[in-house]
Amino acid sequence: MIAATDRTPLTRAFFDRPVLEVAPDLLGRTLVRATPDGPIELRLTEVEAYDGPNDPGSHAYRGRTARNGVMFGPPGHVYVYFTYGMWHCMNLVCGPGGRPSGVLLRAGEVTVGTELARKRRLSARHDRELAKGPARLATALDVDRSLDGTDACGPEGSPITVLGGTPVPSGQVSTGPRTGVAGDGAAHPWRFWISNDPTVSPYRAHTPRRRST
DNA sequence: TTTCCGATCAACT
DNA sequence: GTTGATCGGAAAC
Repeated sequence: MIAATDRTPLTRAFFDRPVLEVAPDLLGRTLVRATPDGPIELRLTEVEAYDGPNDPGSHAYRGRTARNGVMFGPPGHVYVYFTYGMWHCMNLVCGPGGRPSGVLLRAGEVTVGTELARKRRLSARHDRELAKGPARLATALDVDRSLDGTDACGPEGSPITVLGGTPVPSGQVSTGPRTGVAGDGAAHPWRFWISNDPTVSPYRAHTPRRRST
């Protein structure tokens, strides 16, 4: 049987928990992006946890900077960063108690506003590739640094909101090493995805870039 | 002030 | 499986 979709925004308390609890609990939730042309909605299918002070892979590991300041603020807000000179990636800040941790949104299934997402993702050959990967997800939803710090706890109609959606039973959640994280940070199985979901991005181990001679 | 390289994607072979 | 694109944060000098 299929559980009903909950359209109540997730509360601040939802995010004010250890990131390893929040991350798998975000799978199956509904992310709503209000654009000037209309809403785009996404069912979250893949996420990664980043646990600030303990985690060499986290942007917050070396302390607060102008870029990562939002991670040190209240939970339930959006942290957006720019990477590889051309892409944006989107995180949801978690708690508890101001601990600078966050969940990277890696992939999702576009359920509403598919046409709007396609316009921003012209190279996608299938709809399941619209948000298959963190930078693709941000591109499809028209997310950039101007949304850094946005409150994602509603009300609906705000630029970004996360609704209750349809939580995924733990039996349908897979875990594994994080993608593209170097060194000790790769050891933890802090990547979570919905088992056998076609919108989950392929795993790639971290590959050091070769120096030009 | 300079250098290095990244929580990536897409287009190649 | 490999490589180029292209910018900015932060460590190294």
